[in-house]
Amino acid sequence: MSDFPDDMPFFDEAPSPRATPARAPAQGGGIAARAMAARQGSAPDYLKGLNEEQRLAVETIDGPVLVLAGAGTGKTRVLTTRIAHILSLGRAFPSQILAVTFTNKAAREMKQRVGLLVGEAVEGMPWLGTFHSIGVKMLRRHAELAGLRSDFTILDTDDVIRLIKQLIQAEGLDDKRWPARQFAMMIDGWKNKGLGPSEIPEGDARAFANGKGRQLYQAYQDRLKTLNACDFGDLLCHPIRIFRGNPDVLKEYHKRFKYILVDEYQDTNTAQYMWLRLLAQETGAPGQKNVCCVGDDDQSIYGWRGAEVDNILRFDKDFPGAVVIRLERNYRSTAHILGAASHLIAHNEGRLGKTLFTEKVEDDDSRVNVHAAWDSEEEARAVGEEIETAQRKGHKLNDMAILVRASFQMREFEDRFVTLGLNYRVIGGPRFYERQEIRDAMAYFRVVAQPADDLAFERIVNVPKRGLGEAAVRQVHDTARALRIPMLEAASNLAESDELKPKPRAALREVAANFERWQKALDNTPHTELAETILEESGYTDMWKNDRSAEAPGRLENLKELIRSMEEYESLRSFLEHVALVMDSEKNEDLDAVNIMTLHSAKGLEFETVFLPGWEEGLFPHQRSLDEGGRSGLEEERRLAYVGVTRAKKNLHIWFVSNRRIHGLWQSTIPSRFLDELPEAHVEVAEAGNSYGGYGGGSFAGGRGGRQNPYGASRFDNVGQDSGSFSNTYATPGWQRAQANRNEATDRNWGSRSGHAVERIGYGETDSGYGAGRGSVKSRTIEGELVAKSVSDTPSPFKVGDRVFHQKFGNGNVSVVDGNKLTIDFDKAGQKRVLDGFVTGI
DNA sequence: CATCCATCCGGGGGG
DNA sequence: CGGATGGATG
Repeated sequence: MSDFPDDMPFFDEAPSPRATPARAPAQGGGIAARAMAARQGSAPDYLKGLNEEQRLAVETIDGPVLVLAGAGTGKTRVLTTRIAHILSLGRAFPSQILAVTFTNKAAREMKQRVGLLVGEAVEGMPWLGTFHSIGVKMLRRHAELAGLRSDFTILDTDDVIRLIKQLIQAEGLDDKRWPARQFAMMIDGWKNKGLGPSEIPEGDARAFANGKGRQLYQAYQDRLKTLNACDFGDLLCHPIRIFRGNPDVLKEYHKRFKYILVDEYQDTNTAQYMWLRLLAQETGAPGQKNVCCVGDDDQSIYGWRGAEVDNILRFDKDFPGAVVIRLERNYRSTAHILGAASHLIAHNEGRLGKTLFTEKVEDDDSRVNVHAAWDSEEEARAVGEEIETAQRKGHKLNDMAILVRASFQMREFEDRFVTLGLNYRVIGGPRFYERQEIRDAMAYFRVVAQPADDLAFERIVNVPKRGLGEAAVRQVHDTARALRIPMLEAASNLAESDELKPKPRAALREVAANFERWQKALDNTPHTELAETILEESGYTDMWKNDRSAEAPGRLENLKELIRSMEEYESLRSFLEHVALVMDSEKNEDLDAVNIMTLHSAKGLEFETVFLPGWEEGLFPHQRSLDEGGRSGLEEERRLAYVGVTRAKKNLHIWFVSNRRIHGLWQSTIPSRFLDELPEAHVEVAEAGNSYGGYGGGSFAGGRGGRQNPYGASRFDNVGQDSGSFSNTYATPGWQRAQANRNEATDRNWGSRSGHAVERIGYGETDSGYGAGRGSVKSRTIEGELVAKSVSDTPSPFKVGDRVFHQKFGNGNVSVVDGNKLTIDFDKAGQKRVLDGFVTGI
């Protein structure tokens, strides 16, 4: 493995400026010309326009460097310019730079931007890609060292679950009691930590399948090997093991990569970290560690996926002598937005510490708007109105985004926008290649390209229906296992034997004959044509044509799209390779539409105007983050809030509602603690407008109950009483109504699962990192507040037939009592289910 | 093999 | 409450 076939020198000869014929320097066409300009003292133009810190980050190319790049500080620009700089100095060939990202999108963008800086030569950067695409590339080279052949297939999560299910059944275990999905997640978790079957903690091993966890994991790995397949985790774990067991192989890579760059370093998991450390031990020459990691600890939001913020926090210990460069000059947002973001994130403890600033301070910039709404419906209505108003003022819908914490929040906005006739797009829905029809089609192609791909075979052997029931498929399966041959071959054998009934036998014979024919056609038919033939002849397209469900036309359209996208690839095989790792649906930029997405998928994006709805305790921060993650869970939620706030360039609107329907029940909610953590100076509390008052503000204007907020003192508690210390915007009637409602909401929101009381943890303690004396959030104490009272063992004070009043729905009669859940026939609103705490007897 | 019903569960989702 | 899933049923 001493030579790398793709080692295509980017330059014709040695990478010295002299080697390339001189071009007109002013045109900025050639790298050589730029390099020459650099030598002559005047900075090459790609460095122009960088600020001091950015330039330092670009030019410090030797030795370990950590670039802490705050939101909107030009991170991608630094990365791409740094690559251009290395190339233009002639310090490395493009093929000697390892540049890793997390997503295909980021990789694509980086390729494109390097291309713009450097010329057409992006193809010369074979090692710019995602962790996984680079992992596959390495693994294909050394597959035999992992017990695989280099044409191994990559299984997606769906395949993995089906495979595990088979193994669980083969083990004689109850697959209901031990769900394959859950075990797949466990394996994923282990692989994120780089742990093989023999390395997993004893406790983990015992936790699943009556202590058979380890054995099952081992069986899974063995099965993958016989299938000549691997899962996503293996794409990194195998290379790690290969590097460790074969120092000569690792050495090849040490010699090869002169520079290593990593994007979004705060999102790396342990396996990625190990992989990186192995490679970064040496770059090019002994003792050289030219590794540059770029990231932002304040934007680490993937802990639940195995990311270790600790990796970035520890960088200078992993690489002694590392240069740490902070990018804090923000080019995206107004001073108000940055002020809000910085103040918010300062409440986190575990961070390296950065403060964003901007130089442009415009007088007419608006402050961050906080809005209260009665319920999520009104929230959607009001946001819709604001969007329409902005649109009338000439703003593009494309420049607006609604960023939600949980995807269920989207529906209400979609409904509203449909009624308004307002265009919207949802970003990050189900991914293209995860759709059923795409996976089915892919399974056909996989079997043709890789006859041993049993999982693919099993998936489509009876799709469309061919009368091959469970029994027939099992027989094929068993024969294949017994003879140690692929299922396709077994099917072909069985079709010739008389072990099956005539009907399945004929069906199998046809399937086997079809695949044989397609395989023969593989090398002498254009692959798109072959793909179409396969889908036609197999009856797959007909299946959807005959399906008169609403989705069928869309599915056919998707299949066409699949074939279209194949055209860009050389062969069926190269297409399959890419589709396993790449393939995402692209948004239609032509349409002017509001963007709706989760906060997670908003990372890296920016919009003129941003709406952040649902800032309520329990939803944001999400209760489960608090329950499972404690303090660090809360901090991750806060980082998520920070990500949301920093997406906005000019206008930011944060919303919270007083009532939200969770799991079908109306629950009263209280404003998110994150609202309290925003600095008053940059926030304005907006009057909620006419719709809010509609519920008779007078009805509870008198401060019902006057209950003390159990979560401790809040800025919101004192509105109207202590006007001196607060901006008078907090004294608006709408705010006070929200306030009154906030005090109403206490112990009965956000039920725990299965009716058990859940202790709220990770809240309060001290208000670390936040300047004392700011008063508003200082005095919280931990109280072990019970979030949810048990649902059914508290008898309800109401009985069937009682006449009651509900703040949202008005008067009604109780028709069913189920613990503290009431079904009420409201005079106006119809039948609803609500918790008894929200109604009063009349 | 298709359809119906019971049951479970509710968070973020790349490669 | 609503959807996704899986077993039972005609």
